[in-house]
Amino acid sequence: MKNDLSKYKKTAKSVRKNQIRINNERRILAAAVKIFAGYGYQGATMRKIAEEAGLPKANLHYYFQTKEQLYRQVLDGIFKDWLAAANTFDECEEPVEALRGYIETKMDLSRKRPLESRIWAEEILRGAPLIQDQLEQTLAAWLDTRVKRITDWINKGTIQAMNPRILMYMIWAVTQHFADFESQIRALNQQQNLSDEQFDEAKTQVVQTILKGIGALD
Amino acid sequence: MKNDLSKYKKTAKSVRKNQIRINNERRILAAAVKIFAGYGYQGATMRKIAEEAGLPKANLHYYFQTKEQLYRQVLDGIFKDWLAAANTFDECEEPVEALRGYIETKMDLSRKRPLESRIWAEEILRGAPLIQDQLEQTLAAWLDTRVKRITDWINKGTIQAMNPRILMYMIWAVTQHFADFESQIRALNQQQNLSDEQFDEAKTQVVQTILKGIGALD
DNA sequence: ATTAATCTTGACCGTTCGGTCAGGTTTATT
DNA sequence: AATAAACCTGACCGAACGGTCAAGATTAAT
Repeated sequence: MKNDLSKYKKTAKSVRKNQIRINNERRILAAAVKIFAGYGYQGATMRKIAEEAGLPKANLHYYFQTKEQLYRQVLDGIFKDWLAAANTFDECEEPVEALRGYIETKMDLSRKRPLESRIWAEEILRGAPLIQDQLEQTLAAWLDTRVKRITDWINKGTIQAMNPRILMYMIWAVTQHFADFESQIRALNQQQNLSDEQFDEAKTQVVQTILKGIGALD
Repeated sequence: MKNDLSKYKKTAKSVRKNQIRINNERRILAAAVKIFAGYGYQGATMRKIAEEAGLPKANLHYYFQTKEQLYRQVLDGIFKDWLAAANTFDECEEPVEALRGYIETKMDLSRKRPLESRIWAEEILRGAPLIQDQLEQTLAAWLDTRVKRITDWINKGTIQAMNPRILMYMIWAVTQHFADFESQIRALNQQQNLSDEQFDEAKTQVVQTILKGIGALD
């Protein structure tokens, strides 16, 4: 059996053995992120990923049986980051801090990991064929708890009445736009990617506009 | 020559002759929009488009020499709609009316023609390989004139100081999100697409949030 | 030192892709 | 009625795709 899991028994020796596997899987996943982001699922080929990783194509199939399985693992990693970005949202009591923290974290994620954002976007664009379950289960539950928090703020009168789901959609839309539509923004910015200063300005303006837009700021 | 343009001489007879071509090109383009939106450029195949159009594959190549040429014509049509949506923006004097009209028009476009929005989004996502020139020329010029109008409003004190470009990015992001991320929104809405009532609510809230966010409303 | 498990890889396979083409059919022109 | 132009299409092509495999190389276990 090629991918027998019994090797994960925790002995000092198997840990060292696994190092080869861990290392190569990481290399392949990193290459896969680049290629999937640049060409899309269908446009990406195992040959291109192999070249990017500096490994023969057959070696990819030794660690990941199929292209779809490799793609799934890439998506799983992205989904985890996605959810982890909510920490600041949960840690703060007040709407201004909570929302500002969440929006800034999502903006930073777009800046630092645009490739992952684009892979996610393409998957949704294609109708989310592989992650529909995760969206309907995990993400729906995640959203529900945040909707409740926002509803509490509304009931307390801290922010104005609104549909909290639509607020979240707006936040997602705007923050991810800076990663997903980077090439459009570049074309409209003298063929230059946003500088750090420009991006900071965008971050500030996005936070200000949304917070003010929902009546949390003056 | 298969696609000789001399046949476009305007005689009563050539008009009737052209009817076949006009009709078939329309059918093929409509099928292409569906398939490109559903599978992406690479995932779409001439065979699928031919099936959707109810024509043999070879017939597609009679009207459109290559897959890329067919795709380009689809993109051209989208780009024109994109720009035409700006009419309301230009017709109104005051920022509230102008921006409300533009946002609502873009939202309606997302609602009525989500497929086109998704094709556009995927093209940008992939780095805009085929429309970079249009972005840098036409769209950049389009944006510049709108930026000037917004700057005028700012100078007059009608709306607060801000970067007009970032405002436009936010509007594009939010309005197109409802088309591009439709499958995600559906998964978070009990597996149901937004009803007309829900979409109207979203439209109203988006307008309110942005206009209030830039200090154009109280 | 030997054996067993894991890792590596060039060559290969069936399938599907975009695109071509010859020859037939339909429509327009005279 | 005859000719020409436009349209239609089944059969075909080379290239590239995801995936397989046998046989060798390396590493771990005894």
